[in-house]
Amino acid sequence: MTVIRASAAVPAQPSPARPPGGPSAAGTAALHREVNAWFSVAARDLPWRRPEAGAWGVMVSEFMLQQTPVARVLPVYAQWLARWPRPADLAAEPPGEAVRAWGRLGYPRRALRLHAAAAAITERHGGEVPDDHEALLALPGVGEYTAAAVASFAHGRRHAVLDTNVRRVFARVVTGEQYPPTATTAAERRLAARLLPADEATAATWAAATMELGALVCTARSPECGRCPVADRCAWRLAGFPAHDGPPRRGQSYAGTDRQVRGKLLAVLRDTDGPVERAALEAVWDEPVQRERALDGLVADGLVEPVAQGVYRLPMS
DNA sequence: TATGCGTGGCA
DNA sequence: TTGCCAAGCAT
Repeated sequence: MTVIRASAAVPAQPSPARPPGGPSAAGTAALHREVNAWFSVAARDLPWRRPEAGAWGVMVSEFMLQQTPVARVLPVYAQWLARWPRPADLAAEPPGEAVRAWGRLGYPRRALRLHAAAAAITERHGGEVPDDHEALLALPGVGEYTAAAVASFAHGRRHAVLDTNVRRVFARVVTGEQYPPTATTAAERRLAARLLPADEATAATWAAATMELGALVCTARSPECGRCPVADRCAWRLAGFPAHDGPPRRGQSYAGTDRQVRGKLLAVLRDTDGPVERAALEAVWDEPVQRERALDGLVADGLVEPVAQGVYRLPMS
């Protein structure tokens, strides 16, 4: 009896070989062309995309856009750049001023980190935002995504920019799933690297274009495939839009959490010019144990500075 | 790797 | 009304 080996039953590998599920080299090139062409006519005119924004403007926008919608960032961004047009301008002021100017964007530790990043840029890079991915990554508040985004958008460098929009677009168009995994996987990074155009300028446009496609068309809740430049090759659509089958995507609760208490406490500090008495802080939350824990957390994070017994302020140093 | 960290709009 | 979602980072 003859045993047919599996390898004998399959046709010769196409050249070059590729992982299963992804487009061919020709398909990838078409993908680049179609998405980038769409971007050239559909891209929003956002202030940080204009030439006058510069690398600092791009960096400020990236900090503000971490987990925060564009519409809420726009006014704060404009005020920020008008007040602090260069990193050294921000670094020259107390960190508390950054926290105050951050307003209600949320996650105010980002303001602190942006201030610290401005100081590091001023000290270590002569006041110029670095164009090198590694140097960017070493800055406070700059992770893998932000480093790649600044290098790509501000300096035209070739990097895979893998944010939540891009991950969703790739999950649908290439992998055929409604949503990407909860946390970024090695497989996603490999895919992003493989899809990255070889040419630097094309890669930079591709990074912005795939993000924009996810933000405007291939949205989380209601994708508009009729407006999608690659709908005809989308694996998820071709598979009949199979629903997400993994564990439910847990949204973070907010009401009653320490996070909410921290927000209320910091709002008092932000909206007060100068030091604040304990009594003013105690007024925003009745439960004393949680209130104290939240306040201690803010102090530990450097968002609040005790100045005397029972007196607090935004950080001066 | 899972969790904590703000805020507000929308379905 | 409640839950989901919005260009993540640090630990």
